[in-house]
Amino acid sequence: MNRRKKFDRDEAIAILMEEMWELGYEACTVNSMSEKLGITRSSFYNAFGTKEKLFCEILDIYKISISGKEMFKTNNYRTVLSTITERMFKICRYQEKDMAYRGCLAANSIQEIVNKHNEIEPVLKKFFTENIHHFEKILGIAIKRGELEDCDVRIVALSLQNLIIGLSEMSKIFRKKGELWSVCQHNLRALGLYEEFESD
Amino acid sequence: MNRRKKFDRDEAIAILMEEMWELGYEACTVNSMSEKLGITRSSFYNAFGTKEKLFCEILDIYKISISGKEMFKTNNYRTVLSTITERMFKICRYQEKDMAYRGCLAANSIQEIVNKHNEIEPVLKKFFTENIHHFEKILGIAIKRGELEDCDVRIVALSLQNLIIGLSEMSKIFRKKGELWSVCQHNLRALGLYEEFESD
DNA sequence: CTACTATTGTACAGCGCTGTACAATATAGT
DNA sequence: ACTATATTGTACAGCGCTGTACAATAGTAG
Repeated sequence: MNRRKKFDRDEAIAILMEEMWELGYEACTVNSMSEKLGITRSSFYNAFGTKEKLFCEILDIYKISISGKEMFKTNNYRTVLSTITERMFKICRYQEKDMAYRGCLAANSIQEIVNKHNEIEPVLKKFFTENIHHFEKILGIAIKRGELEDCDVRIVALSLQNLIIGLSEMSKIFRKKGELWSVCQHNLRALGLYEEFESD
Repeated sequence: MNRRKKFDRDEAIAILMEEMWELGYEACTVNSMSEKLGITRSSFYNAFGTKEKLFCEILDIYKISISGKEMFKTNNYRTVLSTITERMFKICRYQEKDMAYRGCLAANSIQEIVNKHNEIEPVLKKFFTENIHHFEKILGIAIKRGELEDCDVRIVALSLQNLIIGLSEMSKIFRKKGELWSVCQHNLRALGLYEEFESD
């Protein structure tokens, strides 16, 4: 019945995620994003509603993508600790290779959104809360398996999140090759979470 | 000869530091800052030159103030580690008490300035670089004194900076009383930097 | 081929910000 | 009191962003 859309919505969101990742929430205006997609603002409003709604969608996609679904995914064929170590290694390698020095999309958003955009602040907080819960879960598994000695998983999970957020910011300032991973490795060892893994 | 200034420049900078700390670099417009001071924009331009120059001044003041001059200041009457621990405790306590959840001014600025404002990016980087050097220095002293076993001070210094930046962001999201310090304490212990201190 | 309908493009009024130019004002020294 | 000079206030033109309203367009079903 109706006219077909000129652009692929999913593809558009992927593009805007990159944009918001690199430029930040505020710098991404409805104007600039529409321009980036080659559509007009009215099409943008029509497709995404508001910038806030778009951000929520982007955060969902982000969760699933780069540091998302497979983040610290555990299975029975390998240890939890080697999974954590490998995943952290990949995060460091990714951030070092990223010539745009974008860090972590969610971490970047903290400064711009918390205490500034009340509508989406809860969404961002939920992102981190869920992350923490996931960390707590796999750390619990590690303890059960005897890989990790008994400890307050909440504190260790928060420490891991703290490490990730810190590294995200650090990657923008200290750009000496390999240093990010050295710091990460040192911290993982200190936290008792380090274990060699088979790199690809 | 000339007319006296209507406002105290130093006092004004202190006010604007608070403002930039709470609202962030971008959100602080020349308009809003002038209004905050009760002066006109022309007076602002006259007094501070540009927003960029002002930021540099603010960062200098910040360095000296809250987490500045006395940050990890060592002396011969107490151990380096207890100094570090106490200072970190104070940072955590300060951030938890801060109802505006502002975190660290310098850490906040990373996201807004790096890759976006080339004129002041070096100033911000210098801030952190100097911090790291200072950490390296006192860690070196700790090793010399036998408080800390021999290690790569650069990596430990970066870890400490990483911890501080992480805590700054975490304080905006996780607001359960005492949790920030628990995480900090756990990390200091893990890094071998924790030592009891006499709290006031 | 016509009519319907959703998408897309254009236009507008309003807002806040910037930087500059110039006039008004206040004060200190003579 | 006058003058010099720096500070302060006013005004302007320009820019980009927002959100909405409405017209143009394109594709599908009958």
